[in-house]
Amino acid sequence: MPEVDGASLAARRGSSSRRARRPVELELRGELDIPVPPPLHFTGTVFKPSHFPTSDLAFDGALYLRTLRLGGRQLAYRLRSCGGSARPKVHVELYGARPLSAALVDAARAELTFRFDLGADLRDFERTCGRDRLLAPALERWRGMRVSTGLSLHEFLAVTTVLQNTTVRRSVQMMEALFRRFGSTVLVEGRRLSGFWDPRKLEAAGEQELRDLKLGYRARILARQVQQLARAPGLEQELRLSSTDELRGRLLELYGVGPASVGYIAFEVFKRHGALEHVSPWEQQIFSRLLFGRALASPREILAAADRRWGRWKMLAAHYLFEDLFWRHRERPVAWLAKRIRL
DNA sequence: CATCAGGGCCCTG
DNA sequence: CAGGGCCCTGAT
Repeated sequence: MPEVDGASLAARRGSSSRRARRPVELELRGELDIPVPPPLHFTGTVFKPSHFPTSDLAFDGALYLRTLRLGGRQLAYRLRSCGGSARPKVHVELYGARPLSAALVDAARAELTFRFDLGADLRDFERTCGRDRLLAPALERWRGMRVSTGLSLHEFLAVTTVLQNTTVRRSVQMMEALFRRFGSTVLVEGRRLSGFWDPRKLEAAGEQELRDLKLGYRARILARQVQQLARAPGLEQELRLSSTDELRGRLLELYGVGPASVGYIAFEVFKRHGALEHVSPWEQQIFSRLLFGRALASPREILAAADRRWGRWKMLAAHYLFEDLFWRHRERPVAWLAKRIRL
């Protein structure tokens, strides 16, 4: 079987793509262990079936491999679970084209610890929510699951932007078009993965070039966001230390970020475990089924119920329900869900 | 073939 | 604070 994928096709066509791209081979350059307060559910933490699939990540149950842009370098990493249930650890293998400085390895450790919420102590969550009848089965199956994203704020904003007002299928197309045009391709352990772009490249391109990728009105959003972020270096680090109110306010200042995106970003990027203030229509349908067993409850009802049941952990609790549902769906399709999330 | 809604947000009135 | 418009695509 001849291998046909985006990158090799582009390379073969040569002149028809803007830049023939040969994948850069990355090699193992460093390893580290991150201790995690127990419990840890490794698979539930690293892989989220509710997220749409993109080519910066490979996951097949045994292998978790993804790219990482850090310190101006294009890296990749593989995660494994180790250390047993009493003293869980995440083992990280770091890949790069060239050797890594000790400082870069330290930076990677700090980033991965934060991005996968590996410092979180979940005992209070279990105390608060463990008795909830609705949540208990999901909590039992996924005990130790954390909220996570492998993406930086900047990268995650691209995702929330391509998610807007469209179907998941098209979101995937837009994301891959961005990778092809602005990203890089790396080869790690025989796998071909996309790397995120240098924001300056996107900034230099401007709105029209983004429109050519069929991003529609989202082209303006990405173009303006990248400018705003360029003017605020260090914003992501700063916001990690901000109050959630401050965080919300600052995120809303970004062009194209509204209440729905703020919710996803506050929870997934900044690990605010209680960040559930907004229920979008597709989530409303799912919550209605899960919480009330009927087709449609009002967002107010849903938010009130979540607050009453789960308090300051309400978004993490909702996350357990959603991921549990999507995992079950992945294994054996759930008919009513399939109708709502079809590609 | 035409029409329309899809995992929002901005802007106007 | 409600609602029209926005880009594009696949489903109908």
